[in-house]
Amino acid sequence: MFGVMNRFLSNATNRIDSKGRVSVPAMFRAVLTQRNVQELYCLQDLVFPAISVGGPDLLERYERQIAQADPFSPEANMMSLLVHGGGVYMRLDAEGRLAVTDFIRDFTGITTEVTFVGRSDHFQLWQPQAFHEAQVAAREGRARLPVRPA
Amino acid sequence: MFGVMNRFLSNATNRIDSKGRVSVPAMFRAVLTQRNVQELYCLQDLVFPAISVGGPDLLERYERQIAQADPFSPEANMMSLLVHGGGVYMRLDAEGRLAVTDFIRDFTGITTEVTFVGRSDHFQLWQPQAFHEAQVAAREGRARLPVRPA
DNA sequence: TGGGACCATATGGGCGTCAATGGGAAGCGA
DNA sequence: TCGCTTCCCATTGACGCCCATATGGTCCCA
Repeated sequence: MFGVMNRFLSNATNRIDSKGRVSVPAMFRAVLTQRNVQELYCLQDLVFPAISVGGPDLLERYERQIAQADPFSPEANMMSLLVHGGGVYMRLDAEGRLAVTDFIRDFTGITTEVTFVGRSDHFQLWQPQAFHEAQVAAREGRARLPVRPA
Repeated sequence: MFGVMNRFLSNATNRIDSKGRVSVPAMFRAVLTQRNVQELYCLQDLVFPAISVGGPDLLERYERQIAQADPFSPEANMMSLLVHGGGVYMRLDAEGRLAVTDFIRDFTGITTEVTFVGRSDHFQLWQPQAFHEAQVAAREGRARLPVRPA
């Protein structure tokens, strides 16, 4: 219906309750519904201390990337280790919440709050302060990146 | 209809009400209507303490830059973190107002008033005093400082 | 040319809906 | 039985939707 709303965008911080649950932002849940995603796949980000969450397409995208690389290269080996060995399936409850497991806490440093960060075709779970610092660093570092004219 | 009305020009300062809303200047709303923009995309300016607001084309311009990089590279990852994770969707209410969220307040320093600044293909939200100072600085020729080397 | 009707914008606030959150109770496996 | 998960329902606070008022300017007409 809306051409742009079908992607994961923006960020929001929600609290973890006493049972270790946290609500996925309604906007993100709407994207999941629209894409008919029912089972979520989680894996560690390759750069940041964040957990990437998406549908089966997220896994497939990483697998294609692995397949493109030399299968005996250290890079492909490490990616496979992270993607296949570090990946976890996850479901949302009836209210659209997910359980914050130790797998997530250990890798991200999340304790009481989760920042949900849109990444277009998937979203990520961050420790709020870590996200803020990564944003500042990315903004300052951008000047050194190769800028290509439009 | 009018050739001049199809871009964002000039600036205006409006008050934030008790519910945290502020009217987008009618002239800017007219441009949005003419461009058939219904959902707004907001992003932190890369140089100034201002929030850039535009239609989907504003987002797509940044995404084209990301698409040119290796999708699994740290550079693309950081760009996506800024553009997808740092951007937010926003809608105007029936009276043409937008909600000034903490996301906007924290980055701009806006408290009680918002200065809307036209930037041709998009417009920006500024803290009035900060905008005034940036204008003075620009007149004194210091506007060249933020320009990044090619 | 001055007064007043008229209009568009900006602003204020009521109210219903929904998302986020909290917690009880039932089901299940160890 | 005990701990953990799943299902269900209650609360509340924010936001969207609606209507009312203020304010300043323009246009018309006497």
